[in-house]
Amino acid sequence: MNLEEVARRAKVSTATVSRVLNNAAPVKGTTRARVMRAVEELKYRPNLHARSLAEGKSRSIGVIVSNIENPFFLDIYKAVETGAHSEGYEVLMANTDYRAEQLVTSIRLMIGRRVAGLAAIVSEMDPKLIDELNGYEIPVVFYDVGVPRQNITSIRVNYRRGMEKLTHYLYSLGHRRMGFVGHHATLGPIHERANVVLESVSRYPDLEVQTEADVDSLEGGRRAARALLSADPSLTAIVCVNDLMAVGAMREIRERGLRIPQDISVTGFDNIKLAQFCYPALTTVHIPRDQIGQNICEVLIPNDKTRPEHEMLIDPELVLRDSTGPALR
Amino acid sequence: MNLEEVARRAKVSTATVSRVLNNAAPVKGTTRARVMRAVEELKYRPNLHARSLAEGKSRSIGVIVSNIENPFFLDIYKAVETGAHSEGYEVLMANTDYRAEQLVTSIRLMIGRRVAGLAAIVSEMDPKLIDELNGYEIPVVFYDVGVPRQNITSIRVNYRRGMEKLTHYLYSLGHRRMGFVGHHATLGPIHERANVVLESVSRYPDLEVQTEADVDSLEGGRRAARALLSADPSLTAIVCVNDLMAVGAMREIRERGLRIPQDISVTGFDNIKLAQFCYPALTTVHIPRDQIGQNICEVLIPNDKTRPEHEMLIDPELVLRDSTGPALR
DNA sequence: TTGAAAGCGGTACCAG
DNA sequence: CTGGTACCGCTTTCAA
Repeated sequence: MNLEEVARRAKVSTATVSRVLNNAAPVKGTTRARVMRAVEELKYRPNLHARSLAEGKSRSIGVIVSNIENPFFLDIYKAVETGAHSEGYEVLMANTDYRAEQLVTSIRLMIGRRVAGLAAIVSEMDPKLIDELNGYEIPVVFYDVGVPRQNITSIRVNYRRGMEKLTHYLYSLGHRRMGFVGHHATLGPIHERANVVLESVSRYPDLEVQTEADVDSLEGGRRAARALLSADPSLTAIVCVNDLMAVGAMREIRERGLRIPQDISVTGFDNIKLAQFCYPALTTVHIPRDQIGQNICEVLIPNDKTRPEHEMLIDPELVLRDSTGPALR
Repeated sequence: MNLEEVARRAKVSTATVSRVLNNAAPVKGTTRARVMRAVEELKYRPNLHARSLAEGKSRSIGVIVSNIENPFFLDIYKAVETGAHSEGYEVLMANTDYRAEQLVTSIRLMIGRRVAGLAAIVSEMDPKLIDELNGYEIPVVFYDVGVPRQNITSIRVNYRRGMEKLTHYLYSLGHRRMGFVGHHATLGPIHERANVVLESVSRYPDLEVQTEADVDSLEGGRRAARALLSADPSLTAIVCVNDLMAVGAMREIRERGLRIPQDISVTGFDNIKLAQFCYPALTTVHIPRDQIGQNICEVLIPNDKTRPEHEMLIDPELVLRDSTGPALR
């Protein structure tokens, strides 16, 4: 079933059917009705590939994330979807699981689908990535990585500031032996979140920091905490790179019979919903995923009303809850 | 940049370029190399829409879920993705947020994209839905809803059995005043999960059950538990339609100063990862998302090796953890 | 207001 | 092994 069959049945040309379906031009009421009826009867569904091909573009944008199982990424995706739908766009999602190779593959897939715009919410900074994106004409948004260019917008969170707020807060509570739980993508020497924690060691001479990394998941957080506590049971605080891993870490801590925050404090990062629902509720840093998603849509979807920034920096806020307290040991 | 430009640059025909790119036919080594170089230099990326159009199909399958924020659905999606990728397929995801209207829209979108197969992991059973799917030629899998037909496979979980195990277990622990937390899609009189709980009232004459429903989320679970406990503070057990809502319910219970399971027992359903990481760890019923995802792939992706069933029924297992205990009040 | 026809960017068949 | 070319299904001038 294609346009032609519908046209034949409605006794009009394919051009007219197309016009009706896209109400792109004035069509007489009676013919329009005939066409609609034919469409109904035939259960005709336009071939979107053909449409995109003819139009030279697809009314969809691509979103690539590092780990869709982490609610942080999912929230951004959902926010983008909301914005996109309200503009009549669809969103195509791809997940890299932090693999640089998969990121390249995903970018090619999106380009191959001729998305109108592309958002890469990923940590896997890779030279290949730059090469790959360089020279495509579509608008691109990078989150937290890369530098702005002509067609590339960069949205960044000031992780440094966020982490500083956290470590400073813990230090002021008397914590002197801390652990840092990261995931593999935060191992790189350029990663802000891990860095800040490590650098604070030099700022506070009496502070000691251990580091451990595992995969970005509940289990990963748990294993990392286990490694940390096995190596040094005297830790009084564990700083986690994100909320998801923090929840995993808390599980391990409870398992060891330690109380949070009396025996040990835990912090997350992102302020996902789960941070309010876990026990104890997690002290964290808020990253406004809704706003980020909205910004992405403004940049990627052509819109006369808004003139998007070329770069934006978010200063995240500390959220104090029940997982942190004074160092008592 | 299209095939023709590449062809011109490599001084061959578009047919040859196509052959090289799909290594679909023998091509001399030197010409192949020339083509590859041209592709590189031009950074040529094939237009997937054109390809799908020419081939008459797309190497991708569609997955529609009710609520991607619920890890249950996400897990199935991920499992499908894994299976699909290993067969060289992409997967397109759509989320309905339990809206029947959105489901119809999503189905049309998938059909419009000419997916090779479609999986609907949704609870929104609707007459429109049947009409919509009836007559498309592609293979379709329904989860938990609808009846098998020629091209429609049905995967079902025996919720009844699962819920019976749960209520029986709670009853045997002495619970006589229970609450049921559902989400809006489980309100319908045909829904197995809610039904079993309600029906058990008649099987156990001394059992009382209250029902409450809210949206399928952590907050929804919390609000529903709040309503339940406000109406009847003497409840000794709260049975939740799924783990996500159970975690929300537990939050509310803690907030009221009640202990789990000493003061009140809580059960979930699905056995998502979070059920092991929340506090206390959740007693639940395991639904094998990996297996379901794998089955979906077997049904939707043409494969000579496996001959998929037309219908499958899963008998889910009880998972005892720390959120349930004897009724002490 | 409508129809005819030229693409859009590939694939695949048919010759050579 | 390679080139020419007829589609695939839809949009969009250009004419009528």
